[in-house]
Amino acid sequence: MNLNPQQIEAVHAVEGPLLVLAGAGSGKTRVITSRVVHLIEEVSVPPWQILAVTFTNKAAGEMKSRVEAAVEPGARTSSPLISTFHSFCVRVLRRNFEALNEGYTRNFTIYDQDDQTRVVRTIMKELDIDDKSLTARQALSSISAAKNRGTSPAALLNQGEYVSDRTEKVARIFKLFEERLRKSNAVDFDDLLIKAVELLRRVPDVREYYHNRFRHVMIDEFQDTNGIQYELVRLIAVGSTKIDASIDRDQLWRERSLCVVGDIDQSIYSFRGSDFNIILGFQNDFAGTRTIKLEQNYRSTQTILEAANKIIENNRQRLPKTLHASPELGQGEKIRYYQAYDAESEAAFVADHIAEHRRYEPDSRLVVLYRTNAQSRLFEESLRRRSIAYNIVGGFSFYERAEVKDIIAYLKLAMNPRDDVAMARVINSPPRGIGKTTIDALQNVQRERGTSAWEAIDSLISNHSVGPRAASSLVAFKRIVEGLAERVMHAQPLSEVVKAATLETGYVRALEEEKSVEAEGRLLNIEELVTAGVEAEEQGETLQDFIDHAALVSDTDQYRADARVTLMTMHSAKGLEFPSVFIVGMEEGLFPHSRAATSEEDLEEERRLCYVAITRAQRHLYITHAMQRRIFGEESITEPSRFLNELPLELLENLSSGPSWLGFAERPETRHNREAAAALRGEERPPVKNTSNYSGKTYNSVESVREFFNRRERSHENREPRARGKSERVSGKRNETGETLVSSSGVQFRIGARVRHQRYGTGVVLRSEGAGDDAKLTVSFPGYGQKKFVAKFAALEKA
DNA sequence: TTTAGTACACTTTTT
DNA sequence: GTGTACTAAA
Repeated sequence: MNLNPQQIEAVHAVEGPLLVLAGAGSGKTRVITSRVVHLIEEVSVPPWQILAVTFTNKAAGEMKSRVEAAVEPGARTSSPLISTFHSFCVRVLRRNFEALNEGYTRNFTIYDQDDQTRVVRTIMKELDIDDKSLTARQALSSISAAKNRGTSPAALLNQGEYVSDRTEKVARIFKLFEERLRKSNAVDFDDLLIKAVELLRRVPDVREYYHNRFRHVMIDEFQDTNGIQYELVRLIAVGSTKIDASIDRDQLWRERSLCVVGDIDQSIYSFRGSDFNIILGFQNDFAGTRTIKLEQNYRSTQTILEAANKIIENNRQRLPKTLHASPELGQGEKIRYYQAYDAESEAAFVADHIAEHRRYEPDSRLVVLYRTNAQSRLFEESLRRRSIAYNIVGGFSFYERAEVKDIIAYLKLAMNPRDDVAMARVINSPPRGIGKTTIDALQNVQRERGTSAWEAIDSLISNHSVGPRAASSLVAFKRIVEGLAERVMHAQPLSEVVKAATLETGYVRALEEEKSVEAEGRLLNIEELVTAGVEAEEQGETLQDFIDHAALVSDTDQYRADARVTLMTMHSAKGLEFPSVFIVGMEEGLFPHSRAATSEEDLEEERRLCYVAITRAQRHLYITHAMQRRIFGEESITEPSRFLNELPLELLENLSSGPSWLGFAERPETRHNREAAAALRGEERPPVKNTSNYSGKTYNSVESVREFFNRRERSHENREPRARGKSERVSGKRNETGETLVSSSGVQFRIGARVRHQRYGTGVVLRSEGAGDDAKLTVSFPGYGQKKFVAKFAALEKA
């Protein structure tokens, strides 16, 4: 492992606070792992004193295996704790939750977003708040934001003199939400952090234990921390939330370190409460911080880095930083740009080029990056059509499947019968004759007595408030759960309990009786869950570990490093690198996303996301967009993303087969070209159905794409000097290629020419009407759409 | 009580 | 285009 001087400095700084500003591809993970190894082998720090925190299980897993591979077996007396913030907090709470005296026990359940939404939905129904004005998800995100700010429901109503109707509703829901969770002995993702911090803050014994144990703390992706996480870090590293003069710094930092690593330009989770001001303030918070910048990039070609640097320069909120390329990687190829007619042909283009790459480099890894998960479908289809295997990250994961969640819910109930969400989930699945009437009755009792649903069952039966059939069903249900709980009590192996949850509940039997294809699939998933249980048992996990794992796995954990072709969102791609990257859907409204384009801050976050996406690429980068795509099943015309305007033209190679935002590609007329050009001019589009690109040898079958390439290569060579000379001596109405020429303020433009406007930036001339003084120009500007100008008066310049 | 069919609302990104 | 929520019928 060869490290550069800055990296070595970061590895060797083993006392005191250390801030590493690590640009994309600067060997950040290598520095952290080397640091851990260095601490253990050179400084003789016992591994158990080391804590490394990441944001994703994926990153934690990667770091674990790298450290394991690097540490000499002799030095491995114990293991460093390498964990995500969330699983670290679960660990803390499972040990000490009772010490907080809030009525929670260490058998608490973790509610994922789906569970939380269910709770909020039932609350809203009870409060008679309709979900038109305020959806459950919206309410939930407001609640989450309030929680992370440390705002209570009451405080929410006391902010200033004016409280909006919406806030008032949220506060009411929030209050009940907290009560419900506590009653259910359940915490959500936010609570995991909040409760852990409270525990450390309020219980000195617990705080001291962690402070004394972890003498060397490292935090990865520090730009993504939120206030609560930062507080947790300080409680562990400093043993206090306040860092003031009363602390003897020399004493504190003796044989102790806190190393945070991050990159403001890669902060893409502020929507979730992360705040890059924390990393900006770190040096102030910790006097004597040593700061190291890693700006040497080892990943990408010059071209790719230039593009990334140019994009991110448009952000105001950042620390100036420029990534330097490694000379040995060279200038590299240009970024390939393609404007597709519609989303289907975009997907076809991507799949064709993936096939092309694989022909020459069968083992090379490729990735398709999109802004929203909904975009994945078309790429899946186009790849499947070409029999190209792919791995998809995101969408619903294994643990989100209904049948898997059902079985887990039984297990959760066995551990924590107060878990109302789990109860509601499985009380009648498989169907056992407990219907709406019974459940309503149950909820009434619950509300009257303020108990959990589990306790309400007993009173319901003794009250004879339900019919005999329902009563016996309820008793049977209770037996099942108690049976599972007993197995846990008698320390039966984890795999046995999981098996019992699939069989004794009647779940498997019900599916088998169904005899449908769908049920078959579900049975397979359940089988897989049982297998997962057996594997977990072999790893020495407890049932609780197994359930926690199911709650804390994320979509990104589906990423398989050995997959040749991967589809995922740009967010999931953070921290990864690929020889070839396709960034797709570069359209206004999609990327930047319409819901993120409201404020300058949001827009800058989108730009950082763009930066993250570009910097994933090692050698080949493709950027595509479509002129029209279906949104909500509705066909709509799109505009090129404003980010395209921020890419230097000389870094791009245009592969588009018609007039594009980049200008005309020199290509013989084809049906597809004509249609594309017509669509771009705003003429009535041809019936979309008939543009089927998939049958026979059409323009985008693999063969003709290669043909297309060959032709392009040839025409490319002798084009550029001629084209330049041509536009210089524009005079007639038409030039040789048949493009119309129009003039504006004495300057002349051809259709497809790039022009600059003071207000709208760079755009492309789409069409012209009239002649002489009355001539009008229509220009498409990324980010603003089509604008019409009277040519004579328009302040347009050649771009 | 269950199920099948239809209307509908919905899409950012995630631990 | 897709998954979910509500209504009507068995």
